[in-house]
Amino acid sequence: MSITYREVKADILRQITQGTLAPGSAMPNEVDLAASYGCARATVNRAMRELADDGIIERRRKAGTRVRQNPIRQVRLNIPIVGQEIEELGATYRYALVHGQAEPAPNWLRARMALQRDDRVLHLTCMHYADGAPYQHEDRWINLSALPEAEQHDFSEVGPNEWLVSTVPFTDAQISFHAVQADATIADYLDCTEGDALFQTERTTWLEGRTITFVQLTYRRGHRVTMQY
Amino acid sequence: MSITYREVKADILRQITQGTLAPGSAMPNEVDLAASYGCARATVNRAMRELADDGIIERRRKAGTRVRQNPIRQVRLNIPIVGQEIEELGATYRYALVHGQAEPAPNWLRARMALQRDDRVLHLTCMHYADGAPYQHEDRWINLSALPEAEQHDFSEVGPNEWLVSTVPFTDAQISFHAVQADATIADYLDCTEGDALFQTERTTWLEGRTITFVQLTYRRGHRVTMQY
DNA sequence: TAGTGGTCTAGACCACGGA
DNA sequence: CCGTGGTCTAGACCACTAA
Repeated sequence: MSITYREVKADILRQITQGTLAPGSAMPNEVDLAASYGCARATVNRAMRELADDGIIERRRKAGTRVRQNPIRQVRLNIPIVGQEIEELGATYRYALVHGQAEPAPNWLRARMALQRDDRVLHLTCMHYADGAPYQHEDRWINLSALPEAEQHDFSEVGPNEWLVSTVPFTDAQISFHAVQADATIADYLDCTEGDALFQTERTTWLEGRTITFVQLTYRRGHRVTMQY
Repeated sequence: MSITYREVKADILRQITQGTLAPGSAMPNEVDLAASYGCARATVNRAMRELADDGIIERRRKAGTRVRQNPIRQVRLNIPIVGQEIEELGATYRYALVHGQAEPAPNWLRARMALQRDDRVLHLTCMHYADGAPYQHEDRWINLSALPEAEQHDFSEVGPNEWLVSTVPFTDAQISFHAVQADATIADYLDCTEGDALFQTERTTWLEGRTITFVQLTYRRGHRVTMQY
């Protein structure tokens, strides 16, 4: 065995970072590269395919492969379960159910979750603590038409997120991040001052086209989401 | 050709979502799967490898393959160039350099960028507008020891981000998201009220171990970052 | 229409790591 | 030890698309 796909990939990447292969320039085709590296085309193909997945190069049939002008900058962001997130900080996790009630969906939520007129939802409010201090406020709505068993479930010990993850094994989701000002209620829950800037995540989750749940997660003051690439 | 790796992947995914393959359960090995699908092992391998990359299954040599207990939830987040981001909204982009000056690095920045005591930095303040309205405030520091040519460059027409992307082709970076309260200066730039909650991104960028640049991007009120998975 | 990447195959050897 | 996934090979056919 002469050379691995990892070595080919690393070598090409080196040429790009060192400027030997300039942004926008065309690269040799796979057959030629395989010949020059002395390996099979499949090996070159895998290296190139991964570089394309990473957004470094751009491939089109017939047109060939080019170094991207502006490498696509993308990050893999892990969406942690809050309990695990807190324990990874080395803190003790505590969960509390503040409020839970089945009710008709309010109008703004019907629009947001694309619900029918008479759909009912389970509204849960929870708090998550790290070493006894407020960490995250969770405001969640579960579509009872899609997930009727939620109404019978007891959320006083295990949070709805954990329960949903183990009950609905795989889903699509839309996530958004933004900043909100703490109102009096949230400030009280998160032990901060009314008007403080807080980081908030919203997530809507679908299973095969049906909206399962919508959640607003508001974090304690100063929370950061961090990524590398 | 009997079956594609995409079909194998889709079929396995279907079995997981429908509960035929329960979380934590072991899967057949590649040879057996290939036999049952009537395809080559390489085809099954590619399907399984992608599922593993997606965080759906877990593979270990000798131990075999299992369905993950809690599928890793991860998103690919695109980091757009602000001009492109604004034009994708269908708005007209305008850039303005507010301030630019080379100066000794202040202490907090030296710590943040891991600079030497006498390193100098180029401090740039810029504004990005969408249809004439403030969109993003950019506060950037460039390490002149690592990138001396920045000092001679004219940033009055092209923003530092665009220039950096085309000048320093590939880098490592750390990104963080959080919420800040607008101070008087930022409120003025972004045409909002002092105390408003604003979404802020911080990014530090390295090239082969050397810190290149640190930037704080503060967005207009109500900005959201959205992702799917 | 022809060149390029996309994919499958059958077979092989190897590295890892549980038993 | 030895079963499992990881990878490479040489060859083949195909799908897409720029010219």
